[in-house]
Order: sequence, then structure tokens, then C-alpha cells
Amino acid sequence: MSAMTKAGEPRYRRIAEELRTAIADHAYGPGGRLPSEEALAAHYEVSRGTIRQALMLLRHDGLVTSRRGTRRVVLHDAPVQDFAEMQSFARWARSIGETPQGTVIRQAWHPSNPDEQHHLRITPTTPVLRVLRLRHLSNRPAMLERTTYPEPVGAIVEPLPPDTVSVTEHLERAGISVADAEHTIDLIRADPEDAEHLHCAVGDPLLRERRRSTDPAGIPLEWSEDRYLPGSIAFVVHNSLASTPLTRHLNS
Amino acid sequence: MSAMTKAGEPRYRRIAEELRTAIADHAYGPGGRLPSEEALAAHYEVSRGTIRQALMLLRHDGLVTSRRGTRRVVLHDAPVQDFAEMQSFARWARSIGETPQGTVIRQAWHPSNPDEQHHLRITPTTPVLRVLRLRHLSNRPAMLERTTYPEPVGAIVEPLPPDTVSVTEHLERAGISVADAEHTIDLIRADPEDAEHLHCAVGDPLLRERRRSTDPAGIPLEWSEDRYLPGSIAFVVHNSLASTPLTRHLNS
DNA sequence: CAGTGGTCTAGACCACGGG
DNA sequence: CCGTGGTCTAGACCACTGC
Repeated sequence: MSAMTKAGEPRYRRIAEELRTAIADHAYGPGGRLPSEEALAAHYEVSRGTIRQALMLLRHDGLVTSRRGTRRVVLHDAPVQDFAEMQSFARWARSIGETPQGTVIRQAWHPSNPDEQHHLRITPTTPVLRVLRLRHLSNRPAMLERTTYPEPVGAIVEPLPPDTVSVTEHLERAGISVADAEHTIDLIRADPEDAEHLHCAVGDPLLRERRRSTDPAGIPLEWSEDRYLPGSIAFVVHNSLASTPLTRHLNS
Repeated sequence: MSAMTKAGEPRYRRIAEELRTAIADHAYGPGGRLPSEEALAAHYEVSRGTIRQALMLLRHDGLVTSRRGTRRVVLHDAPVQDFAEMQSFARWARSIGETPQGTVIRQAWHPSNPDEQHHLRITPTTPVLRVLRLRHLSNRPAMLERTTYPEPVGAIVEPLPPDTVSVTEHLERAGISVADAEHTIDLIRADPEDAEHLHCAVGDPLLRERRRSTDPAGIPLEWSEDRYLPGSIAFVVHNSLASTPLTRHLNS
């Protein structure tokens, strides 16, 4: 929504946007049927292939079904949350009407440990920047973030003011953008450090999200372990036969 | 791996499978570069479009990168877990070498409550089948599952023996298959019923997964709330600019 | 049976990366 | 500058759904 449709955007993305809006405006459903691909192609004056690309986006977002033989069916209303919002705590907070804050508690360069070497795919000799950051949601502590950056990214993060609200947005301005991320979600107990900063008791349960982000070339940009106070957050995943990004693992 | 390449499978899927195997055999990387689309098209004797469909699959699984201007780069080794395994507790358990078990504790038809009506998209008058099921992993209690089925599915589930290991597989045999699912993951405290069956204390933290599954036409097949003992499980999500199924929500 | 989405082809041009 | 992937076209045939 908002931002005028950018001219530089590929045609199929703009069409997907229009369809999203139409669906959000209940032009078809839910439960309603979309026009056929043929009809959409005629309407937008593009080839069927382009329409299919647009529909693929809606499909992966769980907005419409797709079955051979039948018109596409509109599912529930749009969740409308994008990659940028998942990637950035600050952006997410703003999108739900909360005020994000961040405070760096500790930050220093260290020789990387084996765990970091594995996740960031670096060699043992390389130093990394470790940052401990407390995140607030509208003045209440919500999450404690332990992030490790490899050298080039760390060099950009290090000089930022300790109360920087969005590190991600600074990195983007520096030309560093995230293309992929892998998240592991489980439950953990607060250690003394967690307890101190999140104002909870040692041993209290926390929701843990470990995350590795990579750039478009597949080079790791950060390895982070975030611990959320319970009650403040839930993670929502959509998956389908078409794309299955969610897996279940034994905690080891 | 294993199963002979089915002839009925579309060409691009078979190619994706071959590429997966090649990657798993470290034919290129990790860090290595895939042949160009042009070269792959020539090798498999298909058009570039078909190759791109195959590569799209690997892309969504986070197996390879893709950037204009450069060859695709192989990322980490294959996670190899598919939709079927995420959808079925029994299949997942077997895939990690554990023995799954299930016991129905309670099962009965009820008039649907507003929550169920919303998630299953049914009218207030429709009855639903509520099932309380305890899941074991190699003889240890691992998860307590509260599932609600709408009428047609419930009618199939009801007569199953209480110790049925895989309900999903029975449904498939009856021609009912899941195409989409939405999962919400958060943290919750054990209530007396949880505590009794999971052999934990009331108030102990549990990892909760709420799930709605729908069939290819978008019709809800089940609404379930699963509570896992901590330490036994983690959820892993992969997302990218290309597809973002993961979102973060305020718990309300 | 007609209509629809799934697969596939053989081209084309462009935007970007890296030498 | 060249090679690469990203976008797009205009066709074709098939598999399936639902009448």
C-alpha cells in the first residue's frame, strides 16, 4: 500500500500488487473465484506467462489456491507482511503501530568461535563483531539480541550510535541487503544476563529465534540469537505443496 | 534419493531432483557455481524456461542463490525435508529415526464454538469432531494435540483405532490431501490437562503450534493446537526475497 | 464436453556483475 | 565489454474439474 507503484518494478509484481489490493477490497471473496488467466492477460494486456508469475506470488503467500481444472479461489484476507518487516525488528514494530527502540549493551571484536565460524562460513583466524542489544517495544523490554557480524559488515555496524533504532536500514543505505534468512525457533530458559536486561527471573522461559541472514550472493551477513519475552510475540508460517520453508527438528 | 524417477512427474521436477542429488554429492560446492541456465538447458535438452522452473524450486528451498549477472551459487547442504513430513507427525518422526506413537485420549462431536467456526470457516450450526491425542517419540511423551475436524473429515477420523499412528496417511488413502497450512508458533504454560498427559508440572512452559490445514480447493481440513515439551523440538523456517512465508505477530 | 490451470517451447530484450 | 539471470511474448498440448 501507500508508495506509488514504482515504474522500475517488473510488470508481474505490479499486477500482483493490484490483485492483492483487489482481494483486500473483497472484490472477489473470500471464497470467490479469480478471473481466468486468459481473462487477466487480456485485461492487463500482457501474456499469460506474466499473469502466471503474478499469481505465483499470491500463491506462495497463501492468498489464492490453484488447481488444474478450476478457477483460483481466494483464501483468507491478506496477511500483508513482507520480507523487509520480518528482517527488521524496527520495521516490524512500526508496522504494527508500536515504537521500536534499541540499546547496545556491549559490543566488541573477538576471535570467532567454532559455532560462529560454522554459521558465518568463515575461517578460524577471522575476527567477528559481537553485539548485545536490548530491544524495546513502546518502552517495554521485549527482546534481547546477541548478534555476530563478520568483518565487512561489523565495520559498518561498529560506529553506529548505541541507540540506533534500525541497524538493518543503515546496512541497506550502505548497500548491504539481505536476500535469504534461516530461522530456528524454540524455547529456552533465561540465563542471568537475560534476566537482568529483560527484567525477568533466571530460569523463566523465553522464545528463542536463531537466525542467519545472507546476501544475494549467499554470503552470510549476520548470525543472531534473539530471546523474546513470552506473551509479546508469535511466529506465523505459511507453507504449501508449492513451497515448504517450514521444517521441524529435534533440539540437539 | 532412492525412488526411481517417476515418469509421470513433470520434467522440471525431475531435473530439480537430479540437481539436488548432484549438489548433495558435492558436485559443485558448497560455494561452487552451477552451470549457466543455457548450459543446463542444452544438457537436459529442454528449453531455458523449464530449467528456470527447476531452479526456482531449489531457490525457494534455499539451496542456491540467484542474482542477475552471476552464475548461481550453491549454499549449504540440502535440508531435505518436505511438505509431507511437516504435515505429519508420524512421517517426521520416522524421517529422523524415531518411532512415533499416538493415543486418542478423548474424542467426541460437539457444536462448534466461534473460534472453530472462524478457523474452519463453517456456520454456527455445524458440529465438529474434537480429538485430544497424545503423541510419543520413541516411548517418551512429546506432544499433546487438540484437533478439531469439520464434518466430512471428522467422519473419516472418528472410526480410526485410538492408537492410529498416522491420521494424515489414513486421510490420504481416503482421498483427502493437504495442500496448504498456516502455523503459529508461540510459548504457553501447561494447564492441568497438559501436565497430566505430558508428565510435567502445571505452569511449565511449552512450545505451542497452532495450525490450520486446507485442501487444494482452499477448504479447511483441520484446526489443531499442538503443545510440545521443550527440548524435544525446534521449528526451522527458510525465507527469502523470493518467498516470505514467515511473519511475526503480537500475541493477543 | 468446454473451460481451466500445468507444462513446455523458442525465441527476444534488458539489467546487472565482473573482468 | 561479455556472460549471466530477469522479464516477457505468443504460441502449443495436456490433465483435470465440473457440467
